[in-house]
Amino acid sequence: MTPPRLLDENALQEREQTIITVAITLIQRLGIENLTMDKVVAQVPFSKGTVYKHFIGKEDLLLAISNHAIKVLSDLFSRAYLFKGCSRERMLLLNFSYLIYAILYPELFQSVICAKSQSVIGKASEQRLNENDELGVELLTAIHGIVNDGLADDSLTLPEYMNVQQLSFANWSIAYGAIALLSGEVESCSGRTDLIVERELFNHSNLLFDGMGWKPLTKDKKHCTELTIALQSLFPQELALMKEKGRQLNFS
Amino acid sequence: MTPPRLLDENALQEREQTIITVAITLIQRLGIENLTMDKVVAQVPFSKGTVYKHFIGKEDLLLAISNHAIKVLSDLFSRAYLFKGCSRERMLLLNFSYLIYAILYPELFQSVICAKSQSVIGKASEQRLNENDELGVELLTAIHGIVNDGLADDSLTLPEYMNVQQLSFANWSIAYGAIALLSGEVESCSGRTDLIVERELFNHSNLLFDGMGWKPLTKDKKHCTELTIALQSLFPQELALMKEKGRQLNFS
DNA sequence: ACCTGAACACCGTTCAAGT
DNA sequence: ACCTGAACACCGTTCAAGT
Repeated sequence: MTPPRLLDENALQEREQTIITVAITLIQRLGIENLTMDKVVAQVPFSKGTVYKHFIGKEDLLLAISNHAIKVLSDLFSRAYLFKGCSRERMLLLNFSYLIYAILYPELFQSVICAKSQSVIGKASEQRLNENDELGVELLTAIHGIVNDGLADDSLTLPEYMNVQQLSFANWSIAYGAIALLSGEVESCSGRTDLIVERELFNHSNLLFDGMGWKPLTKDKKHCTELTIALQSLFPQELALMKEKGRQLNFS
Repeated sequence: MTPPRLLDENALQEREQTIITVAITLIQRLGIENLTMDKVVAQVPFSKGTVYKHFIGKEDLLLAISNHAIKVLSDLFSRAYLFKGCSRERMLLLNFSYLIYAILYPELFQSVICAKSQSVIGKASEQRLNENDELGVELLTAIHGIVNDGLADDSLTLPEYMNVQQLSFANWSIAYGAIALLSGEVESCSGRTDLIVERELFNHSNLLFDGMGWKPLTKDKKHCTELTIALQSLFPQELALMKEKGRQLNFS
């Protein structure tokens, strides 16, 4: 029934993965704005025409990288979701899994943001866009799930005029704000800032949760040492990798 | 003492402004990623070489646009700062002035974000970077000032482990998160989202302020109609412009 | 059927030649 | 002193020619 295929599906997928991996490495080394189809082709054991058989253009490749990035983040999110603890702590862990991802893979974090721009979406293939939608939903369900657990055990109550989706988005949004504004920061270039991303993410999360009345409130319980221990148990490899890069999460 | 100048300073400044204005119009029409020095030169009554006398490169032009954008935002911020009202309401107004700016001038909002990237900063002129720093400080002092007013009249108390700078940043960060994630949204393309940026900005702000214990708390006072009236008095022209574009702020 | 890379249009930047 | 625009290196994309 299927049309004749002279090239097997597996080899094709492998080739595609090679291109994506090479492109990510180039972004790491040169920055996303210096990613070039020429450079990708030069690093890959096949020709320009072949690369363009996999990706209809540069933007399509970018969205493929973004999709790969979301899968990586999704794995971290699901670990936070599955953690045995109270719902508020799990949401805090989820926010920190987002931070770990942004610090460990800045090129992936940036690719996802970049791929959200109209100019990328407008030039990517239908199929890649669909995959992007599905992966986005996957991310949100982890957040959604934790909120629902909080509602179920009464540690959290819906504020007036807000539904589960809005509450979930509020969490995503404040984490995104702090991480996007601070995680790329280079050592306070002009002495300009004493803001440390992990500390501010911790503060913003707790202020928001307190504002929601998500128990236990900060005044009733310090979540700080608990967080350090939980992070170590959930993300041992990731934290070790960060240590190698000379970057440790520091709450003080 | 000053070196001889055959071209007067005024004419030079005017020429520079012309280039910036043309570039902004091009970004509006074509998107920032399609801005081209060739296109700018084509729309301007002088040659490529002359444009490059004003801007050492494309990135320098981009930072000049970003600086212009910050000045526009700064004006809106200072109006919110000067509003006669309680500190919490003024901060809410400041957040909404940020939203109005992002909706009314999406190309400026995007330019500022874009100009924060390492690749732009790395290629801009020293002078333009200094101006950027100064303008950034100007923005933060408005926020800072409102927080200080809140502390002064005891409607706000510093949370443990947070200083004024951190509290100010928390506000900036949550506003940025909501606006960056939602303000560019096109009419929920796949029925995917019921999130309306003005409503969520309102919610997130109130949750954060409540978490800080910034009085009057939401439970003691609805800030919604008050906000609509204050916005109308502070930003009449801007709201009229939005209406022309068919975009009205809608809390419901 | 599949792959290749020369060729084309367009981009950012420079600088010798003009006035 | 100031301006111009041809020229260069590099980019994304295509497609005739090969196997």
